[in-house]
Amino acid sequence: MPISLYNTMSRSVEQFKPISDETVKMYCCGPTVYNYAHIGNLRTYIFEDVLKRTLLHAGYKVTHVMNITDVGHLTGDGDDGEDKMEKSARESGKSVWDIARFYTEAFFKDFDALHNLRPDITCKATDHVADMIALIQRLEKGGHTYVAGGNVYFSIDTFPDYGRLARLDLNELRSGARIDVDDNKRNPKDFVLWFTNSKFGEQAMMWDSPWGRGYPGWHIECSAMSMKYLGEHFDIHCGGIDAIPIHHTNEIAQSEAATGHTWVNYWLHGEFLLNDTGKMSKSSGEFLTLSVLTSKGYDPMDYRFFILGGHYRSQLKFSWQAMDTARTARGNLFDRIAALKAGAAPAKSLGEAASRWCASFDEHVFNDLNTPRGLADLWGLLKDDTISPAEKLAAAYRMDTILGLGFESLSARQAEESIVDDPEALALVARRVEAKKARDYALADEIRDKLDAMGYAVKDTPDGTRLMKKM
RNA sequence: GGUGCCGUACCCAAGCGGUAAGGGACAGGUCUGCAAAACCUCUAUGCAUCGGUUCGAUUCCGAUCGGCACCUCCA
Repeated sequence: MPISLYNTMSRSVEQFKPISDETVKMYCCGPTVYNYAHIGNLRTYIFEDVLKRTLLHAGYKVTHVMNITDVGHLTGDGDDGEDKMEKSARESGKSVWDIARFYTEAFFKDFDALHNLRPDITCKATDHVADMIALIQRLEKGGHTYVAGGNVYFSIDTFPDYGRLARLDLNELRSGARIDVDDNKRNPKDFVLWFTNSKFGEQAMMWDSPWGRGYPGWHIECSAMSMKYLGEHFDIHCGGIDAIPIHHTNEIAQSEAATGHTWVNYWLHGEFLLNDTGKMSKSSGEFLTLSVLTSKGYDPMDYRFFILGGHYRSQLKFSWQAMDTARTARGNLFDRIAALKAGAAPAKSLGEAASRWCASFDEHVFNDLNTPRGLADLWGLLKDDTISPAEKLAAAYRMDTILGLGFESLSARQAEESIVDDPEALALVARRVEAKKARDYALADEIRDKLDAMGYAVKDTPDGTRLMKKM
């Protein structure tokens, strides 16, 4: 079954055809590790993970590369802002290297908790400065650069196709450009490849280069590292939608100017997660991380389920109500799966009905990653009375290859419930059990009310009375 | 100013030319001493408004109204 993907370059859904029949080469823009990732950032990694899993499910091998930006991109407007890593280091009193290491670990903790498959290659910008320098030299040789004010710039006028991805109108840009503080630029859209002249003095991270001691520009690392690990022409490059007009536009310019040919075939971009006030941001507003969610009693899979419920190219509005909905639905789903696991082993092969649900699932997800529709197929499968538990389980596992909710490693819901160790509550439960045995239901109900007031819920199940803390 | 997106039931959210997926919530039911949980059933003659194209439009085109994002480190 063919996979169709929306390519930002053509602004249309295209049938995916890899360069090589076997291995799909995919590069994803990774985190800048100067702070925790917020759940909006994490949405994009889930989208990329679904993309990767879909390719794997379709039978491709995938080489997935992701960068870790541990050279601070700058904070301010234009090329003269303060280095983010520097700022973070200064504020916390740690070295920039410590900061980078700390947040890289924190990032992967969240990444793993969300069941994202690790990239095959994770590459740090600071390990590849030599590759960046080599690429800049190549551009220099091709006449695409100029030095001004101590910095090396990329001249977009040497690359006629500049701005195609973002559909920028260059004439428009030139006349309507904002006030540009950098007088060194020949064209306001030119960008820095190598800095030796920082407005903010000595940086902690500096390297020697043919142009003097300094540090790389913001975009060059992705070009240098992706080409190093995936070659000069590869299949997929993805990231957040905000990367289109500047970051990816500049990456394309410098990469294709260097090689003289097409760099990437498919450009995929994930939409933003919004909150009440608009987009989530590290620099303003509420800073929601995965650990904030888990501290409020949500499972990382609640968040993944929530994200899977919206299409990756649509803005999705975060709310606590939406998280509650996701938690309930995911809980119901896990209960069904757990019940199936308790009663049957997954079937070796699928019958017609189960196969039909799987085919429908594949069709929907292969069509530009329509996970909301895929989830509907999963529910349809689970509610289909004509299918045996063993087949349901096998089919659900198949779907989970893409959904990544972790059905195979899941245990029953009881295990997730917090264990009550309050002696007073436990004593009350014991008294209630006695009261029930004596058919004194008035007392039993009274005790239930009392426990309720204490924040506990009592459930009588076939296996006995259970007590749990209310959320 | 430029680029792009959205407005579908109480809420979230698919569908994008052939007569409205799914989840949550609500309600009813089965079960239960009662509850809870679970399971079953039900919930839009309708897809912002007004025109147009079409045998047929939620889906295409135009206008209007109302939201939003990106263009600045940002997923």
